[in-house]
Amino acid sequence: MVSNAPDPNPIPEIPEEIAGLRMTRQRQEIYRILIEQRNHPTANEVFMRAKDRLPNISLATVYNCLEALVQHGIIRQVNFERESSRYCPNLREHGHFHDAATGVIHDVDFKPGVNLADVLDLPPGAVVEDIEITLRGKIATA
Amino acid sequence: MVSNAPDPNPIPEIPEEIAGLRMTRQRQEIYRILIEQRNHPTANEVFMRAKDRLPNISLATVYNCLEALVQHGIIRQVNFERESSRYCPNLREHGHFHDAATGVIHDVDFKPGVNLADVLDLPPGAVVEDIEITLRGKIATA
DNA sequence: AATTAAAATTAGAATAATTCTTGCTATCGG
DNA sequence: CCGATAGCAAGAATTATTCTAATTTTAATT
Repeated sequence: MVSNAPDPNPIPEIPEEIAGLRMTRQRQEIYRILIEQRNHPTANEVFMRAKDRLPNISLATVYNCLEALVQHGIIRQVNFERESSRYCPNLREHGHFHDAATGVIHDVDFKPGVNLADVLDLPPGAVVEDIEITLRGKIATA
Repeated sequence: MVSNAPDPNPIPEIPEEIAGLRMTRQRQEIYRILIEQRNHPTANEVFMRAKDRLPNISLATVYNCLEALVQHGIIRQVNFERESSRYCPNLREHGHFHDAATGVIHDVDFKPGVNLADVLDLPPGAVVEDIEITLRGKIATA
């Protein structure tokens, strides 16, 4: 049975241009792949999915597109240790919890009202431009 | 003029064994290098410094030793984006602030009494085993 | 002190993610 | 339409790291 409830994760129309970046066919598809399935894929995983719709796309192009999207603040690049980079269309400021047992990566929001400077003993004068918070652990199955 | 104040960062004697890890000559030197100059060197930087005292040491050994020290909880491995790993003998739970202008990496402590769960909206049941907090920015020169 | 087994080290080859280079193609402004 | 620019594809190159195989060191034991 198919629900007719609205899709909780609707995929918006992707405009011709985002944040000054020309959205070519390849960039559109790659962006679409990221918002369609938000499981933090690697470049290679994106490449494999992209080939369904763009059989001639090259891995270099996937890297180029991902980089362009990152540079324009349209997606974020996420790193765990020295593993392959992963990509995330969630632009809220957030961290990542990596479940070591399943490999699943969960987005982790900040609790409302939390301010970094309240929590961290930053060096005097520090102006933070970017934060990366990554947690590793497991999910206790009650 | 040479100060005769006590060294603010004295280098302790390095025992034969730490945390069950046999401290071979190479491991000792590598550990000493890290505590002597706490500027978060890469494996290759450690390698270059190590050659002063151990001219025959190989880069593979540096990697092996660093890994052994990390595995035994004697030092920590720190990653920024996809740059080379860096190594840090500070075992307090802390983050890192990377000054983009100078390249200097500052250790960043948590303010006392801060609890992760108060700050982050962790997935239910999450048991955090490891945290990595890295900040990038600059230091405002008043 | 010799003997043996295990662990550590070395040098260099191998790997893997990413970036670079080059030539081609598409797009945009005039 | 035309030239300029940006983007793309394919594969080579790069680089940090890991692996392999051979040798050396260490520790334990005789």
